[in-house]
Amino acid sequence: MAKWLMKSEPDVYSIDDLQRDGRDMWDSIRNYQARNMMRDDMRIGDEIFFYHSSCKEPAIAGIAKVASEPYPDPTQFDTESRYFDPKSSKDEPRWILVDVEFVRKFDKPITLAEIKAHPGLDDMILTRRGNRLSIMPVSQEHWDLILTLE
DNA sequence: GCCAACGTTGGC
DNA sequence: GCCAACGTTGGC
Repeated sequence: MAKWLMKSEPDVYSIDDLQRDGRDMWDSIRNYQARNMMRDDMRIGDEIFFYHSSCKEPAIAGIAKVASEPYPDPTQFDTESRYFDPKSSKDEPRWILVDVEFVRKFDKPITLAEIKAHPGLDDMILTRRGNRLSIMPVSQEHWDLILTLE
């Protein structure tokens, strides 16, 4: 089963929010690469590192899992939403998402600094210079290594 | 708040 | 199809 990493700004939606809600739509993704992964590559049950970005201490905060088949992101049709996309239609929706489900929160987040400091993890997409993908695959090797840092 | 890196848009 | 301009991401 594939492993993933998904970024979220904790001010907007944190691991605690996901724990409270149990599950949530991973909406508002407006990047084609990220969309393609949700649409084409994710399978129900795939595990996800829930990463907190754009905050004081960027870190992997816990684990979630893919909880639905891909389906159209409703925010693209909502004229009130800042994610409304006038070029999308219900017949040919442009933006696709999956639901994610809470699995667990780490007692201590695994920080970006720790990940960067680990020699076995310096080829992760996450630490690659200039990387801005909000959803990315994680190899099984990297997944296992990161869990040893917990 | 700064800025590097990258994606997207649109004129030509 | 090129490329400049612009917008966004996200660490610092």
